[in-house]
Amino acid sequence: MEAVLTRTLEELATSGLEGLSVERIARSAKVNKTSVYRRWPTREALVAAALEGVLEGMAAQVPDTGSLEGDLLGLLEPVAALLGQPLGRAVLRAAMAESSASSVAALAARKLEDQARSPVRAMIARAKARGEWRVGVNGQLVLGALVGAVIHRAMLEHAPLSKRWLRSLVDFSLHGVSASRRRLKN
Amino acid sequence: MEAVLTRTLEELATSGLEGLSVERIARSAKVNKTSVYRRWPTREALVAAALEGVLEGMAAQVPDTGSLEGDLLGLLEPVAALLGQPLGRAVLRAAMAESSASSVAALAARKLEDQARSPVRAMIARAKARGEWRVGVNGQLVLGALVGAVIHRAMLEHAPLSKRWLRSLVDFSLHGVSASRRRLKN
Amino acid sequence: MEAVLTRTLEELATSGLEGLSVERIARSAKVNKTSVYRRWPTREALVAAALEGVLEGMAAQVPDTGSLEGDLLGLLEPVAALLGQPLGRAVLRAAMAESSASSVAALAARKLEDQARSPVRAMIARAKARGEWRVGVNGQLVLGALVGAVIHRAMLEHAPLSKRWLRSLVDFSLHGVSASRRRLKN
Amino acid sequence: MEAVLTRTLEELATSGLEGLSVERIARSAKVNKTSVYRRWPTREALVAAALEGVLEGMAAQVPDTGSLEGDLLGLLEPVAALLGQPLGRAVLRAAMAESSASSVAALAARKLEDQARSPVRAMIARAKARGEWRVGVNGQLVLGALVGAVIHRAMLEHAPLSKRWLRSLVDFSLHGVSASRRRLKN
DNA sequence: TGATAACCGAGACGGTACGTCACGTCTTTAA
DNA sequence: TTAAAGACGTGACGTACCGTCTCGGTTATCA
Repeated sequence: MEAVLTRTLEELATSGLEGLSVERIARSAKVNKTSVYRRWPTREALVAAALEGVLEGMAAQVPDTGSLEGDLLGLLEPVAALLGQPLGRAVLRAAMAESSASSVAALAARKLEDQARSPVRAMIARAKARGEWRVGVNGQLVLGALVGAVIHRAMLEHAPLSKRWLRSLVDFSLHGVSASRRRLKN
Repeated sequence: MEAVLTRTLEELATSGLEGLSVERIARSAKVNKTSVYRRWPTREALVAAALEGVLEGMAAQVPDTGSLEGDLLGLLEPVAALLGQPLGRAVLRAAMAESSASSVAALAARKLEDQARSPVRAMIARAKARGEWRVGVNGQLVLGALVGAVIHRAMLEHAPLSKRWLRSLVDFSLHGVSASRRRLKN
Repeated sequence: MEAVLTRTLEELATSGLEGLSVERIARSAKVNKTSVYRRWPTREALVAAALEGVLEGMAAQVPDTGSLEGDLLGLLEPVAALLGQPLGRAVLRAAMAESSASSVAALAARKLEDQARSPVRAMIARAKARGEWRVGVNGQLVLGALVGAVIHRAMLEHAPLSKRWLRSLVDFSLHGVSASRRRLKN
Repeated sequence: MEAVLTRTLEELATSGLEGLSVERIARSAKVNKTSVYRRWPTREALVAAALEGVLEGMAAQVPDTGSLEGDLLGLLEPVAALLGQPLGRAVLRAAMAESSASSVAALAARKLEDQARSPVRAMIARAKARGEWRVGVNGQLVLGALVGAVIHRAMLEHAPLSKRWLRSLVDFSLHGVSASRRRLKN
């Protein structure tokens, strides 16, 4: 009976949120359409239920590596891994749907961001303690830029999210465009 | 007869790429469905044609303000303005569709990025000449991060893209998280 | 608990035998559907039970008015009154259902006709004794024609079953088309 | 494509008006459900269309046999033949549906009665000319009673509509219950 | 000028999917 | 242990679009 959720995830990965068909899911899960509608009255509810399990296992875990650079890499790698899969991209697309129409947006976005919140706060606090985080820099802004960069590369440039590229990204986020290490050392 | 394209843009803005219906467009443009299909055999072709005009007028123009900070702001403001509108968000969503399925992705992404390429190159060259661009920093990476940050804020955080926020973003991109301004001034 | 039967009669009157829904009846009687099915395994059984009470009270009572004309009028008036109400028409329709499908047909038809049998016999006997009933005329045929005439008028002509019309009908049944009173008096 | 109408008549005969399923008809006529709905937007319209042909061929033809008795027999025989078939009974049931809900009622009833009107008028005129029709007897009343009697026997008594029975019925309608032939012959 | 092509409106068709209602059967829970 | 509650497979409802097709009727172009 809950092969439905499995099939939903597959459809979500292959056809996207809009392309997904309740009728097709029900058929291929050998369950009656009306039974699906009984439990999950809307398409959104169905997708939300299917994602719940997946998102649960994604509890953002920011490792304490001893340096901001390492922490950021550890934070971004799961994100990159997620967007490296069709399902991950489909979830992101769903989360970007016009908000009113989609409670999936709410669910996915909130769930992910909420889970990330406190580990990220802790990470920033550690960085500040080590003097690696310049006073006045907004954490949300930085994280948004980093995640946004990954999204941009994965979904618009269609370029691979290699570890090398992630390192370059983190490096940029630490030092910016203008700041020269040489100058700093002087 | 080409009220069709206008209506297509409106549908795109209100219903998104997937929610848009050829039949509805034809009806509301007082044109026969078959006539629409004759000219634009697929939904993608129709949307692509409708977007062509819009994207044309968006020729990325990076103003030469004399500083990298100003140039970046001038570059991001139109992006922010675009994502501030439903149509702009719809176009972005279309551009993020699973590539194979959608020539709109190709069109929109290529068109926008292509138009931006040379002005951006020029901007970077100017910045390098002024010593504002650290050697070894990848321009594409930086731009991706900036645009990605805007996308993240507009489509996931649903937060306003104020000028103030854009300035913070540019500031972060220039100096990074770790670099201390004080030290730089030494 | 037996608001169910009340509701069934109402549904029967408004929606007819076929249009009546067990689920709706159960819901509006604030009873579980399965409880209804337990007691009355089929729709027919439910309707039959609901009608039982109603039909009981309809015991055909043919008054002894002293004349065949009066007796027939007294017999037809309740029939007309019945077919003047939606419920009565619905019952008649049920009784006319393709017999195999509907035990309601059996119930309603048998019940009504059975109840009528002996009073009608008595009425005919009285009429014969008074010389008002021509030898060789089949009572069942006459009664069928009279009731059939009322049915035809109520359900096909959609014309009112006024007392005046009933009197004309009885008059016709007594004297026929051809028989002239004048001639008789000669 | 119009096997649909054939199948509709069959379904009407076997399942009745309410039991008939558009989906089943479409399937067994090897036509798409939506195509059926396009042409005949409602179940009623479909049934009406299917009946049209049948009813056309039923143009009531009252033969001029030279006597009222013969004419009435000639009129009732087709009616009896119709109600002897499942389809005929189904049509009658449809015509008796609660009028508002069913344009089939309108169609069937009107069509049949309309077709009958003028031949019946002629028949009555002939009978009057021959002195077989008592002055003041309402033709509609008589016809209603005759047809009603047939309906009653076919649909409630479930008794056969033999020629013998029809003759008895006509005989009753001519002379009534009370009129004595003997007296008439005097 | 008169044939020919290109385009359009109109509308039917086979399909897939939608979301809903009711059916009657079946377990699972609670009085 | 009888009843309620509720889940389930099944079938049908009527509707929206999909993309394809054929049929006539205009225009415009070119011979």
